[in-house]
Amino acid sequence: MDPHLLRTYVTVARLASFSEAARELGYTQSAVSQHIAALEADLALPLLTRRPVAPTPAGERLLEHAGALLLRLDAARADLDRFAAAPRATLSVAASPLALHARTLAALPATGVTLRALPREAVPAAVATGEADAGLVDGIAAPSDPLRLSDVAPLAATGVAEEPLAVVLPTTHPLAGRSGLRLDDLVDARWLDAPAAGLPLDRLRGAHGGPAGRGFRTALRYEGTDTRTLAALAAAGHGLALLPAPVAADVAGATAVPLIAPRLVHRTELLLPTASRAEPGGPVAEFTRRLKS
Amino acid sequence: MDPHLLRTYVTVARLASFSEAARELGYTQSAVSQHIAALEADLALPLLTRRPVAPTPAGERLLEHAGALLLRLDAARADLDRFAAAPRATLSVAASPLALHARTLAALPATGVTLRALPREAVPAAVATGEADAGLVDGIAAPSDPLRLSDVAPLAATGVAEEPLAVVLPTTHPLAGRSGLRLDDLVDARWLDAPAAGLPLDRLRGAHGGPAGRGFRTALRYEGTDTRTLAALAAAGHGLALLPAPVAADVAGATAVPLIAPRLVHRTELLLPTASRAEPGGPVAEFTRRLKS
DNA sequence: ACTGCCCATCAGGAACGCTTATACCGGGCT
DNA sequence: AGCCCGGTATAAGCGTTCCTGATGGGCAGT
Repeated sequence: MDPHLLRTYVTVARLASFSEAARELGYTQSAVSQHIAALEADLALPLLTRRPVAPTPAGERLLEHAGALLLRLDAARADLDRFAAAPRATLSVAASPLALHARTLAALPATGVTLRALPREAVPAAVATGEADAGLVDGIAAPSDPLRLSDVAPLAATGVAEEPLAVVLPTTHPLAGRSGLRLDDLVDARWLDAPAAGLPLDRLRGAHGGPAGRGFRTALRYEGTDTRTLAALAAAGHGLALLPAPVAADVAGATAVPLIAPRLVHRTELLLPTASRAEPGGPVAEFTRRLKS
Repeated sequence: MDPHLLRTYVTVARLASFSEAARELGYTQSAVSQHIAALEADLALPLLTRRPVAPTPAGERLLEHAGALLLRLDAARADLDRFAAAPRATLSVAASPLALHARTLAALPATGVTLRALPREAVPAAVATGEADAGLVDGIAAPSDPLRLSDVAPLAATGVAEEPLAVVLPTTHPLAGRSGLRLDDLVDARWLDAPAAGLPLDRLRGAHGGPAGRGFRTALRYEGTDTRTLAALAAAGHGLALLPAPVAADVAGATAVPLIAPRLVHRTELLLPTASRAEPGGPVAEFTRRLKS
């Protein structure tokens, strides 16, 4: 299970073609064919069907492993490279959309910043692989509890902000007049499923009083990243949305009601590679200092 | 960063000797020397000091990465091997000591079981690498919240038991008469630090009302795995111990007082490799069924 | 049936990686 | 000081691996 073989395997699986993968990787088609054959021989399992080229069940599993493995390999290399790297004057920050709010934006240096918005789960990977110097992730957690982040590599996470959560309801909704909502009040509600723009609902699962396995019924799935659109959808009655209270309060044509039970908050964390012995006075150290003060 | 190179690197670092590592790996000393040289050239960093052989700071970091990487590689191979493997009649279970209680022990099949007690953090690795067919881990969590496990590989975790927590105090302790204790009552107390026999205290950190960074003051560190000894130490006044209530209640010469705030429980989870399409009627499926019923 | 596309296979040459042999370096002994 | 000894680095040689280029075979569309 040579990483090179894994790399060609994931490329072939992604492109669904040996020849395409060969072009992308700078190999000949023959080499790619041999790579796959070597992997299949090593594991004594068929990994891909040919014509059409698609992963077998075993191949699907290998894809998961290979992805994580290659990511971790990149992370290791990036981490070690930082040891030798010269101090940089610019700062590159990867952030999930809702991690960008007044508190974190105010801490960004005035110049030399590259800000990249990424889906929530891609932020740790970006920091680990060195694509970003620092990361900002948000999520739902119990008060003063750390977020559950996928540990692609050893990253240092520190909390930088916590805000209440609020449910966005159409003003005409029967519960819109409440001063606070319990999740139990909403077990029958339809939710908006917007992993990129909103908050991941599944974190709530099992945390409320009901049976742990109980999922959330979703009315509409929104795959964009725009919170304004999400709020508009909620206002239009396409489903309920869960947002940080400050964000939810700004929504026109809808009412934001704080979530009071279970006791959960919207939390933002700063992610740094543990190897970043952020040189004093450098942009990373400065950013960190301003976030913590 | 070939895994072979990483493997020899960690071996050299562990044995603090090129020659010893060569013997253990079945290479010549020359090959080992070349492996290390290749790694150092690739990363353009010195990884080891010679005479004595010890990792440099960069080398220390590489050790962390390499360990995780090799573990994940083993996990991947084991996972894929399970696809082709023939159904087995025996069941091998890896468990952390406190995960073994009436509820879980009752679910074990009558025959053909190998039970291996491991430190808490080694259980996921054992299941992932196929050393065990299933794992039982325990830990502290909020009620009906999953445990925070290191994700060496995709494992399926399901809760199988939750019990209250109790603090073990000497009968003469001023707080021994209480019917329940809050963690805040105990901020000044001395604790027993027994990661193998007891529960990891650091999970409590930040969860109680006080400042999040605040640690626990420990009086004595016990590195054994025997709960009875831990309890005896607590009874003898060497420090407080935190244990699952049913276990704590059995301690002679000491008093167990339930922990009522923060609301945390002792939770036990079953760990299965996601690839185990546990064939119906097989020992793994049987064990799972009896645990869930 | 023919043709185009794509994957598998084969043979040859370059590159890699291991071993054997030897040089080098530092510490301890006489 | 000189010598030996344990241990690492370097050099040369050789077997294996791995990639390329060429060729064969299967499937689909024309």
